[in-house]
Amino acid sequence: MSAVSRFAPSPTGFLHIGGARTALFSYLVAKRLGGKFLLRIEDTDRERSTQEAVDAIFEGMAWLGLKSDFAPVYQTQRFDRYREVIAQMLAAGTAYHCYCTREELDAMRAEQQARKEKPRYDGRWRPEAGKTLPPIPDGVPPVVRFRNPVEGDVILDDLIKGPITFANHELDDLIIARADGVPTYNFCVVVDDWDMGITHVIRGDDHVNNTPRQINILKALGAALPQYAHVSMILGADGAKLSKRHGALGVMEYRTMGFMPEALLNYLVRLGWSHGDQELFTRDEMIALFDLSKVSSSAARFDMEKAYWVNHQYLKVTDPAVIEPEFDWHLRRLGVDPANGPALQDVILAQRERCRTLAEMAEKSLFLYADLQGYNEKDAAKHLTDEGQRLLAELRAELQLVADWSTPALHKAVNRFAEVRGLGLGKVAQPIRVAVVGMAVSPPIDQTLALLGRERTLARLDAAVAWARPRAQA
RNA sequence: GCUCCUAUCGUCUAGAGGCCUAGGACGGGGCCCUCUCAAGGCCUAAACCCGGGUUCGAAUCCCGGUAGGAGCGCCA
Repeated sequence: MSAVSRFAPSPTGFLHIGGARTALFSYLVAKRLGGKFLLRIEDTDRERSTQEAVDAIFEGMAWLGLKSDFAPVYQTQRFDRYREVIAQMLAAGTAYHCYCTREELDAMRAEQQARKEKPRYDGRWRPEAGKTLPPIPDGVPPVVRFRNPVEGDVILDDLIKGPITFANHELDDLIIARADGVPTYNFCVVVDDWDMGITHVIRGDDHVNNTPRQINILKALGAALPQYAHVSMILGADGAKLSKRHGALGVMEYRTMGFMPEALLNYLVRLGWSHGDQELFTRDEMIALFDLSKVSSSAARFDMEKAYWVNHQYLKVTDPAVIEPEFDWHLRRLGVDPANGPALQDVILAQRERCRTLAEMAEKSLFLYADLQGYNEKDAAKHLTDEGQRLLAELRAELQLVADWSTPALHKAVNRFAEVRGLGLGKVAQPIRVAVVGMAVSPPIDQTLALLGRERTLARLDAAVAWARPRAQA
């Protein structure tokens, strides 16, 4: 039987970082085994599910490149199938009607909690040999409950956490269909996983306690059990649980911050999983090496600094052609036209060493695509001095003579200029930088000028001289 | 309260009883290189939650604490 894994989010919000990691792990497991990966939308909660959330999840998955091998499955489109299985279970006696009202159930829970017991259904409508059930009340639509075994244990042999034993007597008879006939989560999951031939259920470890019930339902149905792997959650940098209220960000926000999707994936895969001392993995390496048994079962914190580092490693070595579309996206986001300046790949090559994110790269490259918005005050005060201004004026005259506006030619010109005057390169490069970039930070000065182009460079030198001269005289 | 899970540098982790004087990476500190910012190179500080066992030997196995977390819905 070939491997099939799934990612099954409920569409109540964007795809967050924890979900992305779970999706990635599922994806890797399937691919590693040469199997299929699929996406299932768990939207049986009509109240909270939204189309916007569904779209946001698709968008996030697409950006990350986690492609589903089949069309996505929506649970709300499978109600007929769920009803069919429920009818079978009712007929087989593995499920039964319960006429308790919500009020009765609330009272039951309250009493149990008062007695410091674990709140659970007491089985008053559960049919037993020789037991007389209460009279069926009028006007109470029944729910359907699963008849959970009372004896024995359920052993969940978790691929990450190892064997976990649950006593059946700890489990109560959960509701599998509401009074209005809509099936509940724990039931839908089971039927779906069964129908879709899911061999690997990989999900957040908040589902561990649901698993024994799901296993019991699967057994009652005579279905084969999938293998389970429960992934621990991701905590915020402060060790607190991530929530919308507290630092939980959608995957697309990481795009805005300037992450490459592959880099985010690489950071995420190392959060909990390791392969010796290796930190960087291509997607193919992840697929070849990923192993659930090497995934840590304890929660991990999200460390932005390390994520940035990983991203930087990617920016430094990835083919500029691959980076280009993302870089383009960031430049446009800052309101500039990427056509109004040097070729993007050349800029990437010049900037990648000094930028941890694409957002940073775009910002630092703005001067190549748009007019300067004034000079950095401190840098101008330091470098656009009387002396600096004179230097710039002289240099401008010499640069005008440079016929071949290339990095090597400019390198020669600027170096000779400094040499002739007996100045260190820094004495010359810094004023130029401030003049053409607006501040004292940029790629090497020859590259910077080459990228900027002859016309813009000369114009900016003129502008800087004009800006500095009256101040020097004053 | 009950059930289940977890516990190595600040962070992510290596570690499957002797290879551990506990390794790597991020981040921190220092030095070198240098036209700026980076990048790079070298060096450095920094951890086995506590207590009992088992064993010739325990970060590793067992038990008990402690501390975190998850679940206990006609939510998913």
